[in-house]
Amino acid sequence: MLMTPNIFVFVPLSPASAGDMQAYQIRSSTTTSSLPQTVVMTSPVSIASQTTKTDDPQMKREIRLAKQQVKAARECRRKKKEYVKCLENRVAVLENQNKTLIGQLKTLKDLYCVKTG
DNA sequence: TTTACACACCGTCAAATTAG
DNA sequence: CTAATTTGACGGTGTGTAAA
Repeated sequence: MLMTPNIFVFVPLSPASAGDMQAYQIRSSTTTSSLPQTVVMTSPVSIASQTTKTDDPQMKREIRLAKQQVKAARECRRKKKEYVKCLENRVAVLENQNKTLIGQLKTLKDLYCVKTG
């Protein structure tokens, strides 16, 4: 468990609020509106399997949970990728800022040397 | 062309966390 | 409390690439 805590929900803020990079606000995961998945694999292969699918509530539940799990894993990976991309962008921005600041420092140092030397 | 390797992506499981 | 959700870990698969 060396990754980020499980609380990140990236809420895109107004663009370019931190340089040219997309800023995100990290929030604790509030209720993600779970739209009910109405997709049911109705294969016309056999009536028997279809009736068991629709009639057995336990079966129904297991199928629903399995589908939700697959969907959740996909979403989790997508969020993680976005998070990593966000971090990489931030690294790039900070590296540029650092470069700029080092350049400014050098300029000021040179100016100081000219005046005093 | 074949082999070996790295990499990305996926589904699944299990544990932790959150919601009701 | 239970049910649902989130996420790390794992193993499997497909793809691109360099070396033999």
